Amino acid sequence: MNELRETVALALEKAFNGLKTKDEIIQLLEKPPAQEMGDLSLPCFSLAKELKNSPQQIAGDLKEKIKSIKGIESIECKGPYLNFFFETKDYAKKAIESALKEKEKFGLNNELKNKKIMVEFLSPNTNKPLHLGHLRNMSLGESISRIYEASGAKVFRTQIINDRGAHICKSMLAYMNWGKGKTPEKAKKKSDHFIGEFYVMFSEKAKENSMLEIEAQQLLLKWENKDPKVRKLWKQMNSWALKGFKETTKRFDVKFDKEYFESDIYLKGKELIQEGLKKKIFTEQNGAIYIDLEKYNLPNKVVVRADGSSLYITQDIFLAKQKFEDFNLDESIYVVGSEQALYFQQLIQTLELMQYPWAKNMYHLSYGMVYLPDGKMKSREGTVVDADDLMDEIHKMALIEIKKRDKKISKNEAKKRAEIIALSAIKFYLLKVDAVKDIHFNPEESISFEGETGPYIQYTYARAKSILSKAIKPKKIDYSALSLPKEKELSSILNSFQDAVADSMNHKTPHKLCHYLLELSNSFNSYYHEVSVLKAEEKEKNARLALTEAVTITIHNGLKLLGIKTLEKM
RNA sequence: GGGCUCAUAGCGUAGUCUGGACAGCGCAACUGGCUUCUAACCAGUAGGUCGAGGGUUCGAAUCCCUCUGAGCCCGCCA
Repeated sequence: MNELRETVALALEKAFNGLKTKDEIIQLLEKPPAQEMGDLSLPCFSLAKELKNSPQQIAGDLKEKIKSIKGIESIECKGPYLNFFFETKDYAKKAIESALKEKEKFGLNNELKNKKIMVEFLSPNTNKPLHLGHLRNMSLGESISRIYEASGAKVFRTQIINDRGAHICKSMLAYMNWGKGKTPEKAKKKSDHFIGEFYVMFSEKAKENSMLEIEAQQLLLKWENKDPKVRKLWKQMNSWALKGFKETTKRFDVKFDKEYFESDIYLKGKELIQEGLKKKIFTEQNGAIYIDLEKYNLPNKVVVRADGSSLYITQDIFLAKQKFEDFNLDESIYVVGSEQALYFQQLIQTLELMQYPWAKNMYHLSYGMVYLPDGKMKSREGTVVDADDLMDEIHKMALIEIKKRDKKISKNEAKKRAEIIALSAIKFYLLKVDAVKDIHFNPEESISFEGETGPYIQYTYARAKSILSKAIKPKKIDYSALSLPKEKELSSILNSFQDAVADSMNHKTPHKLCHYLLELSNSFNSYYHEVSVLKAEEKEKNARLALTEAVTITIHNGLKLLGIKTLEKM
């Protein structure tokens, strides 16, 4: 692709008689919007002024001057555009050979070679189970991690467990009052759901009894004073919550390299702020310490309370530094919802004023809210789409579809497939939209298996695999047997896979990769209907088998970067 | 009051950074295609003042300005 771009540019440089250099021409060349317009195009508008001629005329003159270019099948003028058509043979050869040779490495790049990057995501509170918003967060965090790895980076996945504070004490208090010593095992509940019920219970009872809020504050004090009884219960309840989270993240195929606990670090950071106070980075006012951010058009931020106690940002300052020191990072990414955008601006600006050189390498990967038909999800009111319930629900839907298609399938196999399909549907649904956009989730309509979905892409893969399983792998491939427009289109899409991966990495958004995979799948499915691979003449059959295999490799690699698994059969 | 973000067919969206050829795609509607490599598919019809107005440009969904609407945030909460 790039070689052809060069040869075309070189030929044009000649035709221009040195008026434009090769590099200037490369900048001008672009990919036409549609297949029938060719593979590369030179728009002649910008040349009109210098050459004092109409763009149409310039395109026509250039066409006359260029006889033939190696690897270019034909050159056409279409109005002000000069269009180049590549020879399918070489084009297809390049795409297919790279894919078959590089296999699971096809599409990867080295842009971030030797870079160490941390991605912080999920970061739950231990007083309630995970919900749909967490699933969006995890899908994004995991996918971005994989895309960075595909660009050669060493990625450290991390999360900060928010395991202390007033909200945690609320579920503890509810358990002390009404838990009757029950355990998740006895109640036959998933352990984090068990905890969540007490959090909801607290909110309900607190509406009628305002004393409960005060009691919760008192409980927090006891916790801070390390009251053994309180600490024991806290440990017990947190272990239940964490056990439940682990089950959910495992099911979602997410693992962390490092977990930071708020309870371990919430007192840290004060020394750093004291140092900063001496250097006059911070200011004291009425006992509290704050940072002046007015110059940066941001509200000022208190970093230590008047009573000397820490705030969330106190420990975040510490943790940001800790991360860079623990892992010698080149970049630190925080996958956190858009409602915290201002907070992160303040945090990063503060660290820059503290003169940490790495502060500029922090990035808040912000994503939009997830809404339900009746508004924002609120854990304390129980109006959420629970992560586990949603997975179960979609799993059941997938199971029904599988049994429709395969009546003899074993229970175990059906279950395995349903799980992979369900997760694919959920993840793709959450990833295919640009991260900045809010999602309005409608349980009845949102997640489907048809159209622009994960299962659609998995299905394309399974069909292609099914063809491959019915044929012997060809030894020699004659690429000139690939001459159909669809074959050229598919080759072109395969050739741009690496760009799609790099694009998703550079923009920190997997949705571009989702749309790439939809385009590839659509093209292959259309090809599938147009021609038969297995019934073709030997020469065509072999070439088409190779093309089909290249498609499977690309889909497999692409889905993997989204955290989605492929299936040989569907 | 201020800041950030978003606005593209009935609904959901891509394209906006980096201006370019009739604004793509999915769902829903309608039509056609399974004794033919898996119909979770494919092909087609219909559906668009790209929120409004101005500007820059040979050319604007894309860049600039103004306005409107929606969401989020502006705490010594997290």
